[in-house]
Amino acid sequence: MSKRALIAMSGGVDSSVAACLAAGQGFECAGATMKLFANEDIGVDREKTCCSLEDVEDARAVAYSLGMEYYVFNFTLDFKKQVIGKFISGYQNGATPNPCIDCNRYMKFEKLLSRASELSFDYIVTGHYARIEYDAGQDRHLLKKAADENKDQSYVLYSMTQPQLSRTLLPLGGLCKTEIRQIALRQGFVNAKKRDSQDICFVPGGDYAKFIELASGNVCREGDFVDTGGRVLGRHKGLIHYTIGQRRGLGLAMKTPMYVQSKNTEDNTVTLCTNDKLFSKTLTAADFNWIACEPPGEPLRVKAKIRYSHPGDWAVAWVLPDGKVHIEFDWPQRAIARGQAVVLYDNDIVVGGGTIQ
RNA sequence: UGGGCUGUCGCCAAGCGGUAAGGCACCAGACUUUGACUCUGGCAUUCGUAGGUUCAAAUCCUGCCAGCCCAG
Repeated sequence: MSKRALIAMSGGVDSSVAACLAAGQGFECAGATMKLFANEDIGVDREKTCCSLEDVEDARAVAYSLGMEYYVFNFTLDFKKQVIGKFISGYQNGATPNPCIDCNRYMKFEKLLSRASELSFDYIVTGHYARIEYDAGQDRHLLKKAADENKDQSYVLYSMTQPQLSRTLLPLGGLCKTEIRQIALRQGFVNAKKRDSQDICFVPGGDYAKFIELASGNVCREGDFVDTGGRVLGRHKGLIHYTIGQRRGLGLAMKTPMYVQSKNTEDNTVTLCTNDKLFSKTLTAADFNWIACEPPGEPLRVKAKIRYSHPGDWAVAWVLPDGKVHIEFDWPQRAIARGQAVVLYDNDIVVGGGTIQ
């Protein structure tokens, strides 16, 4: 009897093709879309957002065209608590959270996976560009970069545990985007030409600060822009509007471009500096998840990525007594931001990752 | 009230008789399953104002207005 796989279908091309490929590999498949929020809750009616009604219809159409059963799971409460809530509190605490990482962690690989178990599926399938391989020598499942390094999404999956990895299939890991589009076209999927998603899914317009104000009910407090010497340069719109390294939107005409160096919750100021002052060689990561090995006893030579689009750079990582991980880069990195994830790589293997403090 | 200086895009600022540099800011695209960064493009028919000189003025001259500084 063939194994059963539940496909996480967003309504986009990637997960649709993942469904198609999983079916082609002989799994007994069903599709499922996680309903993560109601459009009314995020202040839009029929925008093109992940998990909107339109996306559900696309996902359903693809699932049916592949002869699959199709489910919609209502995860709105969990999403609100574990993704949106963390996102809001993160910003309010002066950090720069990455909600996509939390969504993968809590929604796809906890909530959805356990729901799949309840429905006696053996695996879940997602449309992520990354690969999972079993290393018999170590008896470990390894998370690896996608073959198409430009589309690689292993960064946002760093929180995955061995049990999760062992029950997850990523059919797109060996393919590139153009191949995905071709498959979708050949299959005649309704979403074959649909635009790639972008922005935070629950903030379709991109104005996340407005979203936070609306959702939290707190209007953010204005404050002073100051330079590194403490001199007041102007007024800011509220801490949540800014992030480390940000240039646009400051509204200050100085001799040279100015960037956000730090956000200070104690006195509600935002410190500005020139670009060259934004670089730093070290960081500490908490809530660290080791995938490729146990927490090492000695310094580890790795390449570390400090944000989704960071190419990664050489660094040494070592575990601190409290389990946190200290990372020292060979060269200073620009705008290391608290709340973002740092992910360690050994070539294309994800060694582990954590949250920058 | 005398004397001096200054008035060019939202901010800073070139220009000094030959038909408005640049930077910052801003706006629009591109890139991007986070926030950012980055990249490309746009952004003063007009130089406080009213006249005058000149083939030609932001650039010279005069009046006026505004701001700053010094003196009293």
